[in-house]
Parts: sequence; C-alpha cells; structure tokens
Amino acid sequence: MPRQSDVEERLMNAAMDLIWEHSYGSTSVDAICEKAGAKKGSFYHFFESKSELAVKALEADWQRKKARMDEIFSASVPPLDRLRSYFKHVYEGQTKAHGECGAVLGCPYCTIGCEIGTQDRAIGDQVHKILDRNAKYFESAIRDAHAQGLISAPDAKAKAQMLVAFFQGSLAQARIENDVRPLQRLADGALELLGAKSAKAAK
Amino acid sequence: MPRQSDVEERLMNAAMDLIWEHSYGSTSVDAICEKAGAKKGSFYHFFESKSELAVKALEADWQRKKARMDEIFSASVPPLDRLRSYFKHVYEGQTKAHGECGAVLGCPYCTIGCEIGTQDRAIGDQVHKILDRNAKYFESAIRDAHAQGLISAPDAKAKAQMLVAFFQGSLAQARIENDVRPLQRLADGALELLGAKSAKAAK
DNA sequence: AAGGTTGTTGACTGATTAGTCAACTATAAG
DNA sequence: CTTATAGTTGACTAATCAGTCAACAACCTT
Repeated sequence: MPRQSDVEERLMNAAMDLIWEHSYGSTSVDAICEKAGAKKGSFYHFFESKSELAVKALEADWQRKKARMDEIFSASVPPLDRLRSYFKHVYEGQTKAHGECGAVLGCPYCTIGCEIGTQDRAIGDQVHKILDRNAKYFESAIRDAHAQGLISAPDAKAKAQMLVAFFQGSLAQARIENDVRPLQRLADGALELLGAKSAKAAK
Repeated sequence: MPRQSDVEERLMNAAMDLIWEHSYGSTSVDAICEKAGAKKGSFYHFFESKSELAVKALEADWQRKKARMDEIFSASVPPLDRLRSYFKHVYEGQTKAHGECGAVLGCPYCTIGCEIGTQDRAIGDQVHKILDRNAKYFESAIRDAHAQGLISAPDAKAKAQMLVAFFQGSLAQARIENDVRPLQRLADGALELLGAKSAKAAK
C-alpha cells in the first residue's frame, strides 16, 4: 500500500472549524483546502462533494468528542452530577472558543442542521443522528436520577428531549448574542427544569 | 410625488420566505427578485445590499406578527393562558407551513441568527433585538402569573430567558427533524418548566 | 403641457463558486 | 528494481454570485 497521508483528516478538521465559526454556506471548498494546506484535487480525491465532506466531518467530530462524553456520563458518577459536569464542560469549551476566535459559536450540529437540514437531507440526517446520540446520555442520567428518587421523571425520554431543547436553545441564544452568559446558568436551569430537589442548595 | 410601488414590500416578503425555507447563504438576490417578480435593478434601487434587505425584511416580518402577539398576550387574558395560546398558535403556524412547503421550518429569526450572526453584525443585532422583544411578552406573562400565585418565579426575566431557550430549542429540533412533534408538547413543557401547579390538570 | 422625481429595465462586470481532469509523484509490496 | 496503487498537482470549466449603470418610463405637481 503506497503513500499514507493525513490530508483527509486535516480537511475534515478545517471544514468543521470554518463551518462552525462561519456557516456551511459561506465556507468554500477553496477556503477549506487552504486552511488544511491541501489542493482542490486532493479534496475531491477523498470526498465526492462538499456535502459528503460535511457528513463525514460531522461524524469524525462526534467520534472525537465521544470519549469525553463517556467519561462525563460514567455510570459511576451520581446522575445529576453527570449533567452538572457536562454543562460545566460545555460552558468552559464555549468560553475557550470565544477567547480564541472572538465569538461564541454555540453548537455546531444544531447550527449546521438548522441552516441546511431542509436542503440537504444527508447532512440533516447526520445532524439528527448525532443529536439523538447526545440525548441518550441525558436520558440515561435522567432515568438513573429518577430511580434514585432525586427527581420525578417517569418519562425519561420526554424529559431528555425537553432538556435537549433547553440546552440547544441556550447555545443558540449564546451564539446569537455572542455572549456566554446564557450558558452560565445552564446547569442550574437544567436542574430546575428537572425539578431536582436541591437545585439551589447544591453548590 | 410620482409612481408608488409595492415592489419593496414584495421583495422583503419573497426574501423572508426563501431565507426561512432554505437559508440566507443559499438564497440569491436573483432568486429573491424572481420570486418577487422584480428585476435586479429594482432590488438595488430599494436596498443597498443583500444584508440590508435582510435586516429590513426581518423588521417588517416582526411588525407583521406584532399585532397578533399583542392580542395573544393581552393583559386581559390569564397569564398562563397567554402562553398556552401562544404555543398553540406557533404549533398551528408550523403545521400549516409544513403542509404548504413540505418542511418544518422552525423560527426564522433563530435560524438566520445562528447562520450569520457571527459574520454580519447588522443582521445579528437585528435578530437579537427581535428575540428580545419576543422574550418581553414571556416575561410579563410570567411576572403576572407569579403575582397571581400561579407559579413561583421571583426572577421573571431569568425564567423568561429559560423559556425562550426551551422554546427556540424546540423549534430548532423540529426543523432539524422535520417533524412537528417537538412542538406538540410546547405548552405542557413550558408550564412544567415554570412549575405551574396544574400543568397536567389544565386541559 | 412641462419638468422633476420615483421607479424600472436588462445588459453588464469581475469575482467566486463547486467540481473536473490528465499528468505527475511517492511509496510499499513483489 | 519494477510496478501497481494511493495520493498530489494546478490549470481548467461553466455556472452563479452580488452589485453596477445608463437609459428609460410613469406619475404628481405646478
């Protein structure tokens, strides 16, 4: 097997960065190639279209984050602490990105999904799939919290969807306002939404 | 004063329709002109750029909706009923749009804001302003509900922001999944989030 | 009916877009 | 060392993009 290269990975990373910071529509293949230090011919050697790149880049991005998710949502951690520490992690990540690029960027999946979900089914489905995976972590934490009597959530799936909506809405708000403040109260708001007994008491 | 025309209005309406259904980036000035039955020269007679059109179209869109908002959020209506009937109104509007164009389109403000808020400050600020106006309706309904002892919300503004996040998140979810289901439980979810005493009891 | 203002037209520009392609090069297996 | 394969290159389309412009038409005021 001849020459091995990391151009494919560099292209996906560059694409995620640019699309997240700007948007899918305003990110050109040329710009992605330039940022990745690759030529257009290489781009189309690895991907058959910009759309296909987006789908694969989204998947790769999720896979990169998955390990961290598994750690944060470890079953060995008390369920509400999982949520607390996840929201803290998100807040810190957003704050860091803000420092680096001067803008609060919100959730890349939701932003891309809203932008082109109605036009490009492949990308829309990919985003949907990833958000579902994310919701599963919420769902099992909620189910565990219910089982332990920490909250009352007989329908864990429905509660998880509500929590995802609140979470994604907060991220969208933060992106639009270019302000991390809506994300500061993410954990408290989530616990309040779940009706956690000691929402305010818990430090 | 010579010839009066409705081309300006037609252009703004066409722009909102196309941008809402597709996206800002994938909506060309040519497409807007075609849908409005106008020529490009006319476009640039009324608007100095695509960005300026977007700002004005957003404002005009909000002004069109404002009367309905004032009616729904009338102080003569019990506060929680205002929210209930608003969410019902949104659900019906989304269902209707779905029937007409085959896709659940979510909130145009949020979608546009997420897409280009980081790139075009004028559009981002306009979206921010409109979403703030929307939140004000929630806020006063929540404050009234608190005053009447229907809910406990000492900080009405914070609660309203949470509600906006949940609301916008649900709309984003619906757009991404192309499914109105996340919007069916909007009213119930909102009342649950607000800790309304008779969230489930109320029909 | 004259003149000035407002609105309309379509052809135009130059930049940018996604995507193509044939020739080229590096490499690892035989 | 040979050769098939994987990866690289840059020049190339053809379409589309936002925006320009000078000439033209309709209308109100006077």
